[in-house]
Amino acid sequence: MAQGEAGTAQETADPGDATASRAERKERTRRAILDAALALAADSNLAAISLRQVAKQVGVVPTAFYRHFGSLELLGLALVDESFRSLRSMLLDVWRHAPEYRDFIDGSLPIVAQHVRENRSHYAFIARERTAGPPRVREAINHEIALITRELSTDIARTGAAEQYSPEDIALLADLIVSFVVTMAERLVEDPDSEERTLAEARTQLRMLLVGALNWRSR
Amino acid sequence: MAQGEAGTAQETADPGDATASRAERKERTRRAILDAALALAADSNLAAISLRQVAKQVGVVPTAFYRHFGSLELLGLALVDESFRSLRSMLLDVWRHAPEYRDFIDGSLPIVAQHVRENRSHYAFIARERTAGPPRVREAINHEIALITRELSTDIARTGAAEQYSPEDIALLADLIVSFVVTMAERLVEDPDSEERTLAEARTQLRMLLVGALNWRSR
DNA sequence: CCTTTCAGTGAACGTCTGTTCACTCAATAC
DNA sequence: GTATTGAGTGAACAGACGTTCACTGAAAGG
Repeated sequence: MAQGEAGTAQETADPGDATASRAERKERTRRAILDAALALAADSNLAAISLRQVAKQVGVVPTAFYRHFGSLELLGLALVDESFRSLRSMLLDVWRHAPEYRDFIDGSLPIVAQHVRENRSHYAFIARERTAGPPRVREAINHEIALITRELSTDIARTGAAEQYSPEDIALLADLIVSFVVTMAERLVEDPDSEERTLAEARTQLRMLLVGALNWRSR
Repeated sequence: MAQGEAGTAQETADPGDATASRAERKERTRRAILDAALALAADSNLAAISLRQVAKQVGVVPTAFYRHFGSLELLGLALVDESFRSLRSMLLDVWRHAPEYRDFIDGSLPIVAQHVRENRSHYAFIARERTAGPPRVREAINHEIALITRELSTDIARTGAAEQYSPEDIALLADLIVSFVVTMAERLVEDPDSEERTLAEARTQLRMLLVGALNWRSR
């Protein structure tokens, strides 16, 4: 109330505050636009929100939007990029620490869950737009997921399972695991209150899956 | 061109054609509205289309919509109902014939794939709205999936695995299978041209999963 | 110090939105 | 044969939509 003039439902960029370079102020507005779109899309989805709603939420005039993004779709692609940049750095962390744990499930799942908890709106965005977003956004998300699956494949192969299993089977296993984790993440996003239960169940299910992998073609 | 006056992009209900009871004509328009919404939502999603677009596609005036549905959300719930009514009858068929097959995977997967192929727009609708639809629609879909999972649980238990595995583990296995099939259906919808490949991969993955189940807690 | 750059402004446009209301007129009910 | 019902009509509304354009004024560049 002091200076921000937080309107009816605004979350103003407030790039004022006197001292700030031009680039800083621009970046701050850009962030505000991304956050506003993320918040608005949370109640429906990207294709259902309007440029004007985003501008109003940010606290700028509609035309100002075009200084940052050419369209809502490009904004969506930026959000995909941002989401997966964060996700990938988390996965790097998981895979770097993985060998330390006797059971990599117990080591990895809580980290993933924590990341979902701390980046709920981004995960919700990805979960929605993966199936319902504009075609280019869907493509971008599926491509990112495919990349992650590929990385998991090579990581599984590195654990020494390379001679026992065919590359095709390893790829299928990696896909199975990634698909399952995607489903789990969707559930954590949809019902955050049941995180503990969801996680406990996922742990058991992932173990079932790995028991299958361990007994695969070794009978 | 003879009598239908099929406009620029209409798919007219055409409830004329002279002889037809009042109820029949109403039902025909209702169907046309459902189909129009299904077609329009295919290019984005339910929350992004408008009542007027649907009406124009059907070939009626916007206000006529209200004679059939109170809102687009209620139309969405009707589509969910319709989709799962068809899906459940297919599943009944699968489960009725399942015992005949030595390997129930090879018996069931093609039937599911065929059903997806023949009802692509409904499956696409469910896939999108499950994560991106209006809250009530999401709820309805997740509820239907939960019901199917429950039925699969009791079916697994009936196969005689009831003494070897705990009810909780059976439920988790059923959930794992249903989740996987949902993912597979999403892929069949997204990329129909790769059906054969998707199906072959899913077959192997489902086997991996079942190998896990068979070796579960029996070591 | 003067010039250029450019994030943000504000008016204006034509179009589309959901919803209301009183209406028509053929199929049904009695 | 008359009365009722109700699916579909068409005008009207207030507001939101994307996009254009010429603009302002402070920061950055020279």
